[in-house]
Formats: sequence, C-alpha cells, structure tokens
Amino acid sequence: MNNLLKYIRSLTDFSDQSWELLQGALTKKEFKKNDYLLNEGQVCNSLFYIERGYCKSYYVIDGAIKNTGFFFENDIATNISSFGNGQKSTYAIVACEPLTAIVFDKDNLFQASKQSSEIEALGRNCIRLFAIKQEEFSTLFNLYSAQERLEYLESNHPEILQRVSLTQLASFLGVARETLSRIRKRRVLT
Amino acid sequence: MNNLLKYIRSLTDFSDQSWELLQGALTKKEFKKNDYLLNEGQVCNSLFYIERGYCKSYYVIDGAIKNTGFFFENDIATNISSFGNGQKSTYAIVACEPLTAIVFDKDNLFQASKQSSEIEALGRNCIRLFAIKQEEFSTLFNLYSAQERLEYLESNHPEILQRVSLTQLASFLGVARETLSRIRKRRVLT
DNA sequence: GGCTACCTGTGATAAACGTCACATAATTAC
DNA sequence: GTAATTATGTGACGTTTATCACAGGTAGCC
Repeated sequence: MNNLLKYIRSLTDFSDQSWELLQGALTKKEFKKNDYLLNEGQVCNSLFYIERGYCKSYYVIDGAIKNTGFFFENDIATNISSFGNGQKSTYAIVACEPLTAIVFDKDNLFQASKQSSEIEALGRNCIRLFAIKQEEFSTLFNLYSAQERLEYLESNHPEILQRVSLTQLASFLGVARETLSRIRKRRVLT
Repeated sequence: MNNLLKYIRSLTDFSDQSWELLQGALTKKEFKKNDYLLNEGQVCNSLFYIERGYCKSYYVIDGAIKNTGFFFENDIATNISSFGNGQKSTYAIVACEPLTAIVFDKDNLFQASKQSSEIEALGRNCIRLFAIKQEEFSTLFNLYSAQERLEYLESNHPEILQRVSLTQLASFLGVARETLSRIRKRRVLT
C-alpha cells in the first residue's frame, strides 16, 4: 500500500486522515496471467492501481485482437466511460503477467469523496491524468506514421518496448506484425 | 447563458445558488473566423464553452497543418494537459467560423469550486467527458481504416461532416485530401 | 527429451495510400 | 463584377503496408 500512498501524494495533498478514510474503498487483489481485470460487456466499477505486473486493454474486431493500451506499475487502469456512466464495457482488460492491483471500489470511493475533499480532489486528478494520457496517444496516431510512432515510444515510453512482445506492440501501433519487424530491421541498419 | 445552464444541468445537479456563484468565473467572448482561442506556446487558463460557431485544434508538423479535433455548439474546448499542469500548449485552437464562447477562467473557477461542491462536481464531470471523447477518437484511429473512420463519423458525428470541408476533414482523419475524395466517390458508387 | 504453443524473420504479391500535376468549381476579397 | 484565393476532382506513379506462406527460434510443460 505504501507505493499507492506515495503515488497519491505525488498527485495531490493527502492527509493521514484521508488515507485512513480511503482504506474502506480499497482491496488488494492478485491476478494470474490472462485473468480479466475487466471483461467485455461487463460494467466497470473499479479503478485498478497497478502495484506489480502489467496489463493491457484490447478490442476483438472480426475475431482479431487489437491492443489499445498498456498499464504498468504506478498506472491506473480502468474503462473511464464505463466507470463514469455505468455502461457496459466495449473492451476487455487482461493481465499480461501475474499482477497485483489495489482496487478502488466505485461506490465506496464516492462515499469517501463526500467525507473528504482531498479524496474528491484525488478522483478528479486521476481522471485528469487519464484524459491527458488518452490525448497523448490519440495525437500520436493522428500525427505520425508507424515508424514515427515507434520512435516516439522509444523516446517517451521505453518501458513498453522493454516488456511487451513485438506481436503485442504491433497490434498496439496499428500495423501488421511483419511490418513492425521490417521497420525495426530498417532502423537498425540505417 | 441559458444554453450553458441547460448544459450544466444535463451533467450534474446544479442549484441556482451555485449558478450565481459561478458567474464570477464566466465571461462571454466573441471570436472572428481564424481568431485563436489558444495559440501554440501559450498556457491554457480557460475552458471554452461553445455557444455558437465551431473551432478546431491542430498541430503544425513540418509546416503542414494536422487537425486533431473539432468543437461545436455545446462542446467544451480546452487543452486539458496545459489547463491542468500549466504547461505551454503544443497545439493551437482556432475559430473556423465567427464564434461565441463562454470562457471559464481557471483561477476564478478554482475559487468558486472551494465554495460549492456542485461547482467542484461540474469540473470533475467536464474533465470526465473530455477523457471519454479523447478515448473515443483514440480508439477510432487505433482500430479502423480511413474508410471505416469516415463511416464511423457518418453514423456517430454527422455534424462534423455537415460543417467541415473535405480538406479539413481529411487532415483530421489522417489521410491525404485526394484519398478522402476517392473514398467518398467509391462509397457513392457502391 | 519431446511436445506444444507462441514469437520472430523474410519472401512474394496485392491493395491502400501519398505525392505531384493539373483542371475546374466555389468562395472570398476588393 | 472581377480578380484572387481556396476547395475539390482526377490521372499517373511510386511508396508503404497488409496478407499469405513458410522457416526457424524460444519457453513452458509433462
């Protein structure tokens, strides 16, 4: 839990009292590789703070898996629109390694928010960070070619390249596995 | 201002008293076509509620303009990461038509938030909607081809197609102007 | 060890897309 | 109204990428 407290305090002022109060909304949970944090069609009632391991979000389109995000230690994973609106999720989130998460329960978190403006502010900041991250990757696809997207990740998110296989990464970058293999080869030679 | 109040009440409970209090953070502002709501390099201290007209966000990459978003009546336009972190904006927002906006000033809004939990909740909901919109378009690029992206807009955001020129739209969809022209032709014939 | 599942590299070929060039609307400026 | 600017359509051509096919590599499991 200590990592989480550090993480929270990097975002916003947070008293010991708020931390105490927040405990009622938190559960530690272990996932095996390929366990679902969130399944397609399910309503998302949690924020998952990733303590150890990593997971990915993906869609299944015409039988093919399309990765849309990776979440590592000190990230929050969730489906923000399902969490906020109570709609069924159109995608799944699955553990790619054995994973330890601290789960924020929505109802309990809302209760706690009403009792502490610091917890309220924490929620706001989590959403804000999530929005910024979405904007970053949305822009990435809008502006750059596959090769430039790869270079961007190398510069700005090397942890993804280190931990995710080429096949998984290709799906995330929106190119065929073979194409990514060739881009990488081209870049080594020149 | 009446439209704004309706919009706010569609998002969250909002008393007349909160509305009164919020006034101190609001200014109505008129923009001519091609006026900047936000320029590149500037810090974004505002949320712009679009009352009439529309605007777009865009990057300039190697001298070429790349559109990343369009904002119409009843949308909130802002640079969420600049607004939140106080960093300089890496892109611009410009009026595409004569435009009327109600501008939320950041500092005054924060002051008002402290005095009313409803205003606080409003801020949170605006950020949340922004995050959902970003996620939607991020996914769109990740999952679909140019033609499918066009079809998605036709089904889900017809207002964009009705009001934005082909050249502007092509830049937003991430394809060459000529390609979009051909896609459209192909679709009419089949 | 041997089986299985998954991952990576590479060639051949076809489809999609970008770029350049130019013609023709449509819109805006004066 | 006329000129200038901007937007659109279309052909030709080259580049990038997807797809299919197959070979070899790696890791976990019994």
